[in-house]
Amino acid sequence: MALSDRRESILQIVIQDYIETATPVASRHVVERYALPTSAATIRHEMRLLESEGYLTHPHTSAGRVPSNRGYRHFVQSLMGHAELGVAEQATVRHQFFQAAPAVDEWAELAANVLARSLGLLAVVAPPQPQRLRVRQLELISLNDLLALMIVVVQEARVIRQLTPLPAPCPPEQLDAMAHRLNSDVNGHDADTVRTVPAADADEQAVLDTLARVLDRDVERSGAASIAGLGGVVGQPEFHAEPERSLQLIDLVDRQAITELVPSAALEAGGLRVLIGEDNPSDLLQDCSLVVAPYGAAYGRAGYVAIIGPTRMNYSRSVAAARFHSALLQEMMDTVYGGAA
Amino acid sequence: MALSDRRESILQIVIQDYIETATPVASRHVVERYALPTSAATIRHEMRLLESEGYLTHPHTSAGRVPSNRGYRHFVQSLMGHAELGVAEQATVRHQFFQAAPAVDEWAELAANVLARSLGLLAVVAPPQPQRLRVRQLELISLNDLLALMIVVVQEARVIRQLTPLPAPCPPEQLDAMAHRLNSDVNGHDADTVRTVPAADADEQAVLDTLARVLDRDVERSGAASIAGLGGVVGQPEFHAEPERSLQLIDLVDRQAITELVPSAALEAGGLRVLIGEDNPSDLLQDCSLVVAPYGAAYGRAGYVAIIGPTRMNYSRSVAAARFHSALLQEMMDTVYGGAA
DNA sequence: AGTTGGCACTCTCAGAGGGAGAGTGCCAGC
DNA sequence: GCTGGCACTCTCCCTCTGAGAGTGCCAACT
Repeated sequence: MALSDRRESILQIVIQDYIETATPVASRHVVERYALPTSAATIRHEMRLLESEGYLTHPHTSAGRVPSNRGYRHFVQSLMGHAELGVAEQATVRHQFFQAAPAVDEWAELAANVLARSLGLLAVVAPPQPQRLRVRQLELISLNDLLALMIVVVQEARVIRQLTPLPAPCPPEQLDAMAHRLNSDVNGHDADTVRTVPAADADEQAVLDTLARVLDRDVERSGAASIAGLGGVVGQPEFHAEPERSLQLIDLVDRQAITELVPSAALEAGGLRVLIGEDNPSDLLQDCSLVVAPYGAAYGRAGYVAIIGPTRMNYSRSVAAARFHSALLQEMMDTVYGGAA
Repeated sequence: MALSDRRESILQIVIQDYIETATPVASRHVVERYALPTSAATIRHEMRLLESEGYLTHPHTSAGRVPSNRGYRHFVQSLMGHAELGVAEQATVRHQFFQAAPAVDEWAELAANVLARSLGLLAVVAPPQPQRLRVRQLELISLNDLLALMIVVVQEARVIRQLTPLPAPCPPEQLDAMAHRLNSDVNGHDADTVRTVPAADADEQAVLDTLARVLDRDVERSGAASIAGLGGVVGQPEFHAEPERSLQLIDLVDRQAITELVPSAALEAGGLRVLIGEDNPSDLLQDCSLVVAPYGAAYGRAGYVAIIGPTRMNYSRSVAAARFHSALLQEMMDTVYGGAA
């Protein structure tokens, strides 16, 4: 059912006002603040209709209107338009990334921090996960005759450190020689191929086993997603009223479990998605909204930029920011790894 | 002023009871629960004296007694005794570490998680910081002719990834050759010495510059401290009542700023320390307590295990757990790096 | 038709009042 | 020095009340 123009703009006003003030918006408030050429009674009438169509709700009889999830959805799809980050803000963010660019490990963290700060919401940034890891360089550091620290540099520009016990005593020089020997055998290979490399002795076998295991395990791990903005989001008024909700969210972040709440469905779709309230597969986010923007799908399982906040979040800004950051990260990866992965 | 035996044991009972129940403890409650051979009136009398000496306080006239910070201090110093973790718990923790041991990067995180879970408090675990980093292996990965990914393995068993722009175009084979050449020049050297290595061309100079800078910067960074248990600590009753306090703490954790609140003085002393309330140099922890146990001082600036919670924390368990974990981490580092650093 | 002012109605919110309950402080007696 | 008893104080919770905010609806107007 299509809404009349006036009704649409009233809906838009109510939603924007509510997003800003976090208090139910009254008919009189609307006419006065937005200088509408109609009377409060008319607005009331329209609001009533909007409510009967499910776009607005009523906390109680004598309160103003509050958008329903359906209302938010309509807002995001039809009313909000295509928001972009302001030019000045884009420049600031680009500058920050430009300065941090050399430190590859810090990209995701920086993005999460910048997003969290500028939106006052929870930001989760997960780098893309390579489907398989191929060895580029194997380094063995002798800790003692029976223990070595293995450092594996993989082609996917990641580094892994892992202890390896050595069944037979192996002095440092011998270990160096082994590393040198193995390097040519494992170079460019993934876990499966490493398993087929023949070992000269028990120590080599142990090293190869550990290497294969490590390559597998590291692909498994969902990788270090960065989370920021918990302080901002629990400071939002919706959490003030219900401390248990804050606690749930805090616990989720504390245990790093939110990363699992970003539905993989959203990533496979490929584009930016907004999940409002019940759209969210997880029970724990039933009255939150989630904005997800995937990136870097060319480099394995896609990474993403996610914004999590109350359903009353500023969708326009959140979507613009998520889109900008995902594009920026994509761009940085392309510059650095140049689609060569 | 020394306390009579009876008064001491009453103080001890009040503190332990309050730690457990988080409610002011009444005279009658004490006699009944602990089956004392005296009447409530006598206990009241003693409590009054304990209060006049500053060990207890009174939220209001008709409430039971609550320990003051001075009371807690006395408890920690004289009453608590030397607590150890239970044998079963020690075994469990050791087992967890045994399984995780090969993954060097995860030690601190594991310790923080285990501590947080078992105490229900905030745990911060920071690895020791080497005073200087010496190159062990330099790896250059060509991303394109003008950009390389530098991977530095340092003797202090750490790995750094960093982008390096190349002023003059440099194809992959040439870059490999350069890495090979430079390796013998920089091996075993720290930032200062790296700066004195002569460069063959502009690209080498750029690489050396970046290398030196990176060695310096990484020593600077306080290193990745692991934080866990935020959910548990803000769930404590003292935070329920005052949401602003929770927010402050959440923000501190969110911005990773708590790591700066562990006073370096506590680390230099060398042993385990307990800071109660005002003992804490930071304003933000005025009504929290902090248990710090340093470790790994042999490997640079000491790392530490810290427990943060309300002053009403279980000092006995916290101290035992912090002591055990710091000793365990020390032991693991010694096994692995064998005092060779 | 759509719009408007008016008015009754409903519900929240903040503050006041009051009774129950919990503990202490003190005193007189043992 | 210990104890029972009792008055006193303070919190907590419940209820009540009045003010205020908004709506819903109706009758009148354009």
